[in-house]
Amino acid sequence: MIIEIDFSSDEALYLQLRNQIILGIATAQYREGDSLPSVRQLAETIGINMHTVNKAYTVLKQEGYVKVDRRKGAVIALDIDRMRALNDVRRELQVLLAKSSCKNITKAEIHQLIDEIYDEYNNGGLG
Amino acid sequence: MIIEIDFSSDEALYLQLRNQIILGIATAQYREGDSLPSVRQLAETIGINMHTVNKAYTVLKQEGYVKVDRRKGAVIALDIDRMRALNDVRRELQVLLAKSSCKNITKAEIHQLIDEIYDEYNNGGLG
DNA sequence: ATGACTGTTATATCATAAGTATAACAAATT
DNA sequence: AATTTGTTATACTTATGATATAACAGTCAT
Repeated sequence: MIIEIDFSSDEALYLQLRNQIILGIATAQYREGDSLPSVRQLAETIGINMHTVNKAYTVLKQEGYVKVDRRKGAVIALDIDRMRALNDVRRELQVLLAKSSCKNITKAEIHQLIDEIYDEYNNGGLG
Repeated sequence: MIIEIDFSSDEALYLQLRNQIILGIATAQYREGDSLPSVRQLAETIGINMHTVNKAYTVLKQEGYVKVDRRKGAVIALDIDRMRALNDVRRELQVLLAKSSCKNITKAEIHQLIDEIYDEYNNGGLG
């Protein structure tokens, strides 16, 4: 999977990494049981420090996207804490919708935007 | 308007403040032309430093939610950069939907969640 | 068993950001 | 004249992000 890091972004490297991997899982570029690259390997590929990758993996583990196997490294393994996830999404959406509303983006446009994003990734994932 | 700060949150104080004010605007608790409390006054009310409030106001100004008037302080004044706003929302939604998908939250449930949030604030704002 | 590979842990260092604390300034209000 | 406004400057502490070496304990192939 191709991971793109924006070094000029204000978003932390390890969070960019985490988000890209979550996106990769959602679009089925990574599937349950797949191994992620080793921390050292991915760090070298991207050109960042090993610990930064390790931090991304640690966060992914804590948030229930991967489990760590001594043999296979970080392995995609989804832990579905549905209530927690729904609460998180709700809180994020609340702020997002407020911002949108202030910028005259309508509810209908949000719905449409969501459908568009789902359509974009439409062979493989996000569903 | 009641502003609630969570001092145990990992989210920066000035960002919590910013989000709450945006929420306040979206729900019409603040309306175009209204003045926000002065930085000193709000800081004292909440029990934080003046500069932290000032930072929140500065960000709100940069993001196009308020303008600053020497006489009236920070005044709600929405600058609609629609293209920019749409891009921002799209990028945020992309990650949010990926997370949701990984947690088995369906597209239909997202749509429903959005309608619920809009309904919650349904006399006064978010529309 | 040796060597190469995993994640993990421990220090250390540097840069930046967050938050606080005083203080002062110019513009406007009363 | 006194007060209040946002703004700016400086200084300090703390936390976080990122890097750099280094070592450790499992795992695996040869």
